Amino acid sequence: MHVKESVDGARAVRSTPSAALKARDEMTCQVRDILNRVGDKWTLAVVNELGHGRRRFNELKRTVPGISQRMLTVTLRVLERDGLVSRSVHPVVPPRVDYELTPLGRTLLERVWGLIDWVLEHHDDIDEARGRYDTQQETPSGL
Amino acid sequence: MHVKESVDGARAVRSTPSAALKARDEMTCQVRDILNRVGDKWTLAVVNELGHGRRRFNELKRTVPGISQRMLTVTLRVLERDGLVSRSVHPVVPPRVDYELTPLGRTLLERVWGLIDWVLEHHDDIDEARGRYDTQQETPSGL
DNA sequence: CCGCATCCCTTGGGATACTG
DNA sequence: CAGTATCCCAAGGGATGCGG
Repeated sequence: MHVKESVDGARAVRSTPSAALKARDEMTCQVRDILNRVGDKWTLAVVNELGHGRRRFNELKRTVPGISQRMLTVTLRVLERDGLVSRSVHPVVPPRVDYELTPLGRTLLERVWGLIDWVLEHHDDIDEARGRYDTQQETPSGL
Repeated sequence: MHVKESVDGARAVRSTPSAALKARDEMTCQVRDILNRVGDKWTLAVVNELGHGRRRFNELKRTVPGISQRMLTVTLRVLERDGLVSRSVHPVVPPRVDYELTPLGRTLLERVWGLIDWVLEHHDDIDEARGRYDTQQETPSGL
């Protein structure tokens, strides 16, 4: 109920060509806030890995190869704070902590996969474009 | 033709529960590369603004409020290099340069809007989650 | 095993001044 | 108008060591 207006607003803007357009700009701040969450160096990889199922801390540390312990902790904390990941502590002798996507986190995963698909579809195009741009730049006229 | 395998691969991974799962991890590097492009501080706002139509440099500078001249230039260069934005120079007395989303850029815009919609749908949930988390943290047991 | 704290280096990005 | 170049600071993020 509380989100409904926002959603309708979004769809409205998308179809309205004039007035409410700058509403998108207003949103962009909120969106950037979330995008910075999603788009930072590790969130995507962690969310993606957790998309495979429940994982322990060191399991994640292993399956998300390049990540440092610190950044894994930080990333998980943020995700937990945002309600995208749930953390369950088992007070056993060697401490055991499981992380899992929440339902909210899984809806995000869908969108993440949408972006991933886009990247996979168009990564070649981007690579080509970069190649073209770079070769063009290194020969401006007749160097 | 050259992208087809990648796309099929993506869909395959999404439905396959075991072997090719780590392929996602491999992709994640490429994806992060693009996500860093999309997820940086200004790309989203600029792409979104260009989604409204062709824009001049200072037009963008005005309509993307907080952006500095430097970052607008940088962002546009990257987008141009990646083939997401086209740049047309009109060699007139006061120089005029127009920027516009390429078809490729517009396909990205669709995904960006997908994420924006997700954020608008769930931003309240995230805010609530943060509130809950923060109040929980400042009273661990009985401080 | 989990994860917090510290140190420190690298990068992002703002402000400003200058060119075509 | 549309940039480019320089400077400089603040945030991101890796390495390491300590504590529960």
